[in-house]
Amino acid sequence: MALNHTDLLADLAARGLVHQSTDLAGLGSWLATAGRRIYCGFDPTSDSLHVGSLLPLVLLRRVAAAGHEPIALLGGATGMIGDPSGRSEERNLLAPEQLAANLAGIGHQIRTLLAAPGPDGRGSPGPVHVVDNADWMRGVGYLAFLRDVGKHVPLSQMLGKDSVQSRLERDGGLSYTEFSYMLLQAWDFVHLSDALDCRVQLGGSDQWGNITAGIELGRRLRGRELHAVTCPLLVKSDGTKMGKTASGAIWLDAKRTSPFRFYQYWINLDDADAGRCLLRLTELPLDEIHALDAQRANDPAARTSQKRLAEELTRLVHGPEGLAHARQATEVFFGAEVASLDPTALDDVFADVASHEFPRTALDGEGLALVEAFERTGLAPSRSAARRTIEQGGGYVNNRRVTDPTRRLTPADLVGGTSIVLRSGKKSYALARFADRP
RNA sequence: GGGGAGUUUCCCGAGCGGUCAAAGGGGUCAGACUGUAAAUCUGAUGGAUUAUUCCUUCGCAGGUUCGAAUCCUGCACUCCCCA
Repeated sequence: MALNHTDLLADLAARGLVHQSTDLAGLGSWLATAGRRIYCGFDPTSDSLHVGSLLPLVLLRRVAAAGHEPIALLGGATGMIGDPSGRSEERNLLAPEQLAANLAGIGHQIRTLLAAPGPDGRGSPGPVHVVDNADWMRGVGYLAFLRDVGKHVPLSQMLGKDSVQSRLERDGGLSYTEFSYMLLQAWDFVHLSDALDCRVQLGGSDQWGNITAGIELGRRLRGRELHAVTCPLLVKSDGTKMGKTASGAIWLDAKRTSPFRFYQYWINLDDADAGRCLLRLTELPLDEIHALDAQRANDPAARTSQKRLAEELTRLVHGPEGLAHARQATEVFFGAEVASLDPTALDDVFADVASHEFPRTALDGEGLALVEAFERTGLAPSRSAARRTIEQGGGYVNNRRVTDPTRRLTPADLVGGTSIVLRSGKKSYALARFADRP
């Protein structure tokens, strides 16, 4: 699929990924040469990225697919400061050890994701750069920075940025430190244009102010023309952020969000959001996405869009093994019988799920009260709550509904000899394990 | 410094001596309907037991009462107005 490198802008536009940009004609002519370098920054605010960062990452993959060279910039230096953009309050400074751990974590994720094969099974077509701005900021002294960079940035311009304005209007204001953030990011852009001849910075729409600060600095300092392309923030049709759930964010790290739960997030996506996600987050060709749109309109019950979306994204983030695991777990959770599973399959499928060890003797005699098992496995916050869900028909043992709140678990309920599968409602599972020795 | 308003169960917000575990809304959790969607409807929503009942909760600490989230005193915090 020899992608034509000139397609990048058209591809982004067709997928609704361009929110604002600098002069399109100038941008287009610079991109007319293959192998151009384009960068996007990532904040090391956590040791894992979450679904919200998927969009810029996929953006960089599109850069590569279009025959250019993506640069992922890790904010090892800027992470010391904190970006005030889009924030309503002053950030807490990260501890240096935390910052180092975060950089290591997201650096690894970014490298993995940029190298992951696309839907055609092929890996990244060209070189991929991952840089850390601490590498060039570390040695820069305060006085030198003020003279070399700060001198060329008018205060009026800095004060005019939305991110600064909105914060000044608030009681908390913002500190000089955060105010200075944009200078660092501006310098990053100029530095990358020096070192790697990178002329375009990508980012979310909230980054416009920071990016244009860099463009301005590049013009004053080097007389160089730099460009910006920002993408719209990915939000759901109800206005909430993509990737946020009642139980927290959906992370890209399998240890924080298992491949199964990641897969399930996309499977459960509203119809209203499915099309936009296919377009913006997947690398499926446009005609295939249009076909999925048509299917969704004609036969929404088939949920082909959500399935495809979940497949594509789970494979991208967790690889073919992660996807296989998620699918297998899905089959069991939303299929009928649990009783036929052997112990190893059980362990594998329910690896994601909360579990609790009971002494085997708990099943002796009268057996173990189901409400207690619900509470101890964390399926219900209290016995009363467990009782309520059972009374209301939301309690299951080995996928069979139980309506008697006084039900007790006995050895007859064991699956695979050691476990009992508990379920609350449609989607919450827990495993009660019964070890031989107490 | 002076004057006023407030602090209620996850959140917002009623309650102003007993009938208050505390209205209503939101959220959350179940159920129905569906498509593991949305919308809608139903139920539940401090804990332990459920037939009853018991325990803990209305900023904090005392007090008055047979009895207080509701009255009094002190303390803490928040907001508004005047200096």
